[in-house]
Amino acid sequence: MDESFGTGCHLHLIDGSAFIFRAFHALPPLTRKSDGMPVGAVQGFCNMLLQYVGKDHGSDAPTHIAVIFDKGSHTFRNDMYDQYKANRDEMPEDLRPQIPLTRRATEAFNVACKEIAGYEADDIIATLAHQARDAGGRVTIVSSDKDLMQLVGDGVEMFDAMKNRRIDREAVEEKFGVPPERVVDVQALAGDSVDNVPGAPGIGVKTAALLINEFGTLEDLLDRAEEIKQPKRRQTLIEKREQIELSKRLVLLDANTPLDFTLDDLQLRDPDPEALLGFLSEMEFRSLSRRVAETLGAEAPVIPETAPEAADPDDAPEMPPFEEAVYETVTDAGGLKAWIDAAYRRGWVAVDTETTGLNEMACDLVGLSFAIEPGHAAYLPLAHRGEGDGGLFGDGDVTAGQMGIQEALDLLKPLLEDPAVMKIGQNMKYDAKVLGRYGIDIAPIDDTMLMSYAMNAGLHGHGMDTLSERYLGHTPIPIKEVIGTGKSQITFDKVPVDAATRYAAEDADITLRLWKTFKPQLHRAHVTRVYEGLERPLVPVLAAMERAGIAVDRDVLSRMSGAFAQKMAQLESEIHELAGESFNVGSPKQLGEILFDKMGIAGGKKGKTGAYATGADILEDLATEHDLPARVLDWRQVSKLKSTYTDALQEHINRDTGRVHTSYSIAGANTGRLASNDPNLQNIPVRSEEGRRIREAFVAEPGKVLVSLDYSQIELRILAHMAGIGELKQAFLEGQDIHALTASEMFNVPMEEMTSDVRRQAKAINFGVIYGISGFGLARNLRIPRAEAQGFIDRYFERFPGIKTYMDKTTAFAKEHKRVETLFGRVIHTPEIAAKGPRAGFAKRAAINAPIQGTAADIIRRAMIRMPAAIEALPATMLLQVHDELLFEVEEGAVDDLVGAARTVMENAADPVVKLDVPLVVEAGQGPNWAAAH
DNA sequence: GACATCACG
DNA sequence: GACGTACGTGATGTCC
Repeated sequence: MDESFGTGCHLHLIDGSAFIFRAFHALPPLTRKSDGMPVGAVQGFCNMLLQYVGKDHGSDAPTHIAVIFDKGSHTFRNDMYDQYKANRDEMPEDLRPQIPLTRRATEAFNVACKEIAGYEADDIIATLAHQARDAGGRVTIVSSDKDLMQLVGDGVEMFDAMKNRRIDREAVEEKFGVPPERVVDVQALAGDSVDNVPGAPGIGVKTAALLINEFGTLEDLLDRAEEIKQPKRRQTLIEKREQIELSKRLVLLDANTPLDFTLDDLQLRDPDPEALLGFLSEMEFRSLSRRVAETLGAEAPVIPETAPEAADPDDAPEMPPFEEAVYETVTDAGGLKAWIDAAYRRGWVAVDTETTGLNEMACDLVGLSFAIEPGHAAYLPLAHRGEGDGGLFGDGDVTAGQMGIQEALDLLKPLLEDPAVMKIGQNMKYDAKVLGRYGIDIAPIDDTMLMSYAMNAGLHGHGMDTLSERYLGHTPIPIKEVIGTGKSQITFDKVPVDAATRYAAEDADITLRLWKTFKPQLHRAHVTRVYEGLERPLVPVLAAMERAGIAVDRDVLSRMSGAFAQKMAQLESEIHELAGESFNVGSPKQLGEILFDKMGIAGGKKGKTGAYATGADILEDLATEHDLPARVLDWRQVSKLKSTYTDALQEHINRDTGRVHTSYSIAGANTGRLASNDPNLQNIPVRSEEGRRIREAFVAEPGKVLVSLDYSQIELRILAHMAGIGELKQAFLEGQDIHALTASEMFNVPMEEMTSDVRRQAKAINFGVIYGISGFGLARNLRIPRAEAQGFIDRYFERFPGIKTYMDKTTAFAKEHKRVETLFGRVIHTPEIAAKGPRAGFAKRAAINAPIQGTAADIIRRAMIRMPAAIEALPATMLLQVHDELLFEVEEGAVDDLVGAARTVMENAADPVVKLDVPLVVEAGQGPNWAAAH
């Protein structure tokens, strides 16, 4: 048995990562009964390994075996091509905890388990296969990955364990149309959208095989490309030579991976029955344990039956009433360790952080609460203080009976970062940011707020109080009752520990109960993909952006504030002079009375509250005849810029970082858009020259620049795709001016004779369509008679009948299902669609707009989620999102690399889930400040 | 706290 | 035939 590897030996190489990924998607989801831990893929993996235990494979019997895993995501291929595998979606959260379990399973079966940092499993497999073949042995690669097919031949075969099918030379030839030796040549030409290997555009596997068979090898083909008869193909191969050669280097496996073991280390060994059966019973695999016990001649372990799942899946999970809940206060390391151990055993824990304030960037951690079972939760106070007003005499001392904050966090960090334990929270971005400032990178996470958002957007809010009342029938203790309100409000660290425990532990308890309620509903609502692909993975990305913040030049803002104050005072005195009396220009009520009563200007219209309307559109109409409204418009603009921007932004500069940190609400906008608050950095002025100067105060650090990338016309492109408008799609494919084209089609004006005014009108119509156009709205926007506007709309629908069809289909769908969906499956509920009266009009237009706006929101979310991996190696940081724009701060020398990488991610963000008929185009700008970058 | 106004996509 | 109306947000100031 201890001879070294050679003739007569048979090595089985199992592609572990690929197997578990396929098993996860192919097998029905299975969870461990006792605690709900997902284990379906682990079971499939163990079933596969079982064949290697004590069985006689005859002449095919393996003598050596190893399971090969990927290690880390960055490999030498990323150094060659930064976009390699950049399109990969995040690993599903239910698969993540199964990866370490798979490694443990391999060890339990006493099978060698190998991985090498910087190399893919495929490279290790290639290296071992070559070594085994050269030593005269046989090799079976357990995988169906086409990237491994280049290794087949000369005693190397593949085996598709899911389909129970051998893959030999003939099977490879059948798939690729060339023998295994030439597979890389075909792959280099055809490219691969999954791994993001570019290949030659327009050439697929069929054409590639044809070319390789004609010319012999890829190198001969490229050298003799001039001989290709088809002109387009010839041109592609000549022009894209470098890209094709890069593709070949990407797909070619490295058979010289440095290994820290030899083939002899992979000899097949019998498992230790105790270790293997112990693992299987821990996983609660009953039939598998029986079969293994039988094979090994051991006693089958007894796995206790736990309570079966509720018979009716619609039944709410059983939970004890809140009145019977038990909330503990954890005061020492022993108590905390008990909770940590319980969390490990369970595989999940609900967590909530309590802090001194709502600003995650400028507050201190006061305590943490935990829940593992409904009705049983704990609060861990860490920084509660005694009396002391926090003012002149400073804060009181930290009171006795609390663990040291550092000691507690040191104990908690491994748990909060353990990939096998799910951390459950309500608005986890908050907790992640706070804990991040204390050096804890909490993962993996589930978020009940985001679960509700994925299922219930449009129906109600997603705050904890709303959800608790709605889904648990329980009103949580109001925070006001704990910290008070108004002037006498205290910070949470001044709250007595017993009151804090009741409040904080209840929050964790509620969060856990909500999770138990929502988790099984996600699947039934068909939003698991949305939740796992578009909501949850955004949490760490946004947390990082918010923590990064953006530098704002206080002096620039301060100078502008001063100038604005002067201008306001000047305008104010002019206005008072014109009015003949002094009044508050900022009061629409007083202004209306001056304009329409005192001065007797015609056109005063009172709104529903009985006050005159004095909005900008009305004042603009008056401004043609009168000076006063014109001055008021100027005053309002300056006043807005000063109070909302130049004054307020200075208040938001963080003391510690010197930067401004916004906070994004993920579940704020019903359509899937983000919203920015405290401060809102998504509405910094840009449309007026005067306002745009405020963007000059948003600056890059010395040595760096700001880079802005924004999607061009993304909503119109989505409309062209969704409504299937051939002319519009064609125009986008050809890169034409879409508003000019619309104008040309509608008004029969040739493109060469287009005037800016006609184009402007067409642009307004295009936007109107996205908003659920109405004659009234368009008339008001263009300031034309309503009949004329209606005429435009009629002509538009005549010219693009597909748009009308799309709008009718969307409203019909909304009426039938009380919801609409984006291309990525995001659900937006439209309960108002059934309303009568004016509200029906609102609901209808919202229903038309939501799939378009929402799809655009989904696309940029996907780009943001993929961005960190794509720019990992660059000295660049993603700072802000403004709906169709991403703003980065990057070292001067790396601008081109960043633009290239970020643009690729953004333009391909819909792939591979949605294949758009129109290209997504991203425009880039850069400069020392945001005004220059935009 | 409601309302009007106005900044953005 | 009348009703009312562009879609989605957040911050500020006034006024009750």
